[in-house]
Amino acid sequence: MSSTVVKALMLLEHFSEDEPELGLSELARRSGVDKAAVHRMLGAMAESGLVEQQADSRLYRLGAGVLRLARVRETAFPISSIVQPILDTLSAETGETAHASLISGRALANIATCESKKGSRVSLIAGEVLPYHSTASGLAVLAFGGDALLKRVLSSSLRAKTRFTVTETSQLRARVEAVQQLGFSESDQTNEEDVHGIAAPVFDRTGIACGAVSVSTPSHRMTDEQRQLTMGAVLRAAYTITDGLGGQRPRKYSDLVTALMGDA
Amino acid sequence: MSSTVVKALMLLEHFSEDEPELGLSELARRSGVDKAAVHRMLGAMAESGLVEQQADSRLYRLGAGVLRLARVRETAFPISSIVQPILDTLSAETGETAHASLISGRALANIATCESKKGSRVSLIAGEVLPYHSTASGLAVLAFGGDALLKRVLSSSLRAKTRFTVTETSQLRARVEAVQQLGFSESDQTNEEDVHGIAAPVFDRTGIACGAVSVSTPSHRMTDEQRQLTMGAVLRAAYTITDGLGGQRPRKYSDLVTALMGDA
DNA sequence: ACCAGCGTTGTCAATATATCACCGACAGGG
DNA sequence: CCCTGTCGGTGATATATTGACAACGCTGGT
Repeated sequence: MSSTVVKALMLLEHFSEDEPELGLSELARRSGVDKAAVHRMLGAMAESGLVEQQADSRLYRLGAGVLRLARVRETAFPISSIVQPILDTLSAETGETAHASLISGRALANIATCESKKGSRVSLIAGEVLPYHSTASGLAVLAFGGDALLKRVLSSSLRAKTRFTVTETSQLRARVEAVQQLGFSESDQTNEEDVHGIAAPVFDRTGIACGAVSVSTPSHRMTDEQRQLTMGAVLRAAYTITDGLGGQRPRKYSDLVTALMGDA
Repeated sequence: MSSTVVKALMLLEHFSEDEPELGLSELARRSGVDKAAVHRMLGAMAESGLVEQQADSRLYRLGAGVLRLARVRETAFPISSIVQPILDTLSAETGETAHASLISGRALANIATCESKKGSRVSLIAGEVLPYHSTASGLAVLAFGGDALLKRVLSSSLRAKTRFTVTETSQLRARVEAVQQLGFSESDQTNEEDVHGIAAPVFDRTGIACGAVSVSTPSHRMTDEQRQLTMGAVLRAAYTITDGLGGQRPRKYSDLVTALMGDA
């Protein structure tokens, strides 16, 4: 529950594309951990190369070690390189921003994106963490990720990201059940203002959802026609990725979506 | 010295391209840590997405979190994408395998490679950890990485990787001083049998070496001519990368190598 | 049935940790 | 110039987390 290792690793969550370098006090404030503790944890992670400290500014940032680890993982399990071309196709088909995410601890990790070519588009922060309860991708995974995952998320606290975010356990359960009926998920402005998401689950070889593919559209641009188009494309992309990863769909899911996928 | 965080993160070192999935007992054996402790550490890292456990085989592997972190870092500081094309050129010029590495905690982390096109070539394990004392890249960084780094490494234990590895502190110091005189480093079979390395340091904007570029050649193929060619190409590549990263060479180094670089 | 190995859980003493206050340094304002 | 507010970093101590050992249930092979 409260091991120092998770506390240390939680610090890494605060580094983002927008703020890639953070000071000691800043990190302590955001994480709510004592400065001294943060200092020790950062020191430990620096020893392992997970973070590094700028010699002059004394700011901390993610270290070269994360690049190394990613290379090891990507060489052994080339997910990104499999997913990327499919996302490119998906984005081209729908004209909107597409992204894929995988289960990563207590949330989803965005691991690949393809931004829309349009001037007005949904722009994702690279490496963003996607909560289960407030994103279309999260709902898709929740619906097909097994009872253990669902129970864990339902019993956690659901933070409101916008005024549309579902924060009631019962409501979330209802939404998940709806997704289980439909075979894909849809969410409008529940994670970010003016962003509409449609997502479908990706399965591992045990038939459990391990991630999701999603298309994010500016809410005002989401017509019924676009919705129809996006839904089919997302389902097909998810289908292709599942196969590419050697995953296996549960029968009930296959039966659900084959009708919706359209001809491709 | 022995914080639990570093112990936990040390476990990650055991995952490699060759063995991307490891069991609990296996990890405990290799790290010399108790099974129960390893179990707890892995659990903690799994919560943060750094590792994930296969549902069926119960094996652990690096998780999607490392991909996310690498994306965040690479988006903010696009090192790999800057380095890769230069390595490609370097490999083409020399006909051998080129790679770049950065300081990552107590060792160097290989962050990009370009393998030789030849049938017989030096093949690097992706994401390998390179010791300072037994690799050409390590020597290059040691020579120009500042006194603090040098002192730390000299006072650590130097493990013999081959029968040619320098394990005596005094010998290592002599080799480092030689590199400081030369401006580049050379090592023959000190890290791996039949592998010859020539490396040059890459500098950050404070004028301290933060990494190295290297060309690895099969020892038997390393003639005087090839040596001359490789040396110039490596120095030029390191020069270009330093500039690309916004780094700054110390004057004494610039004076040293401008003569050696050849015309380019 | 047996054995050997696995992942996992429980216990309890020992140790590394969280918390607090403090330090010197730096920057801006009065 | 001092005063105040930061900053990053450093001890001291009570406490919670950890490490070690043993045992558990389980699986697969013999």
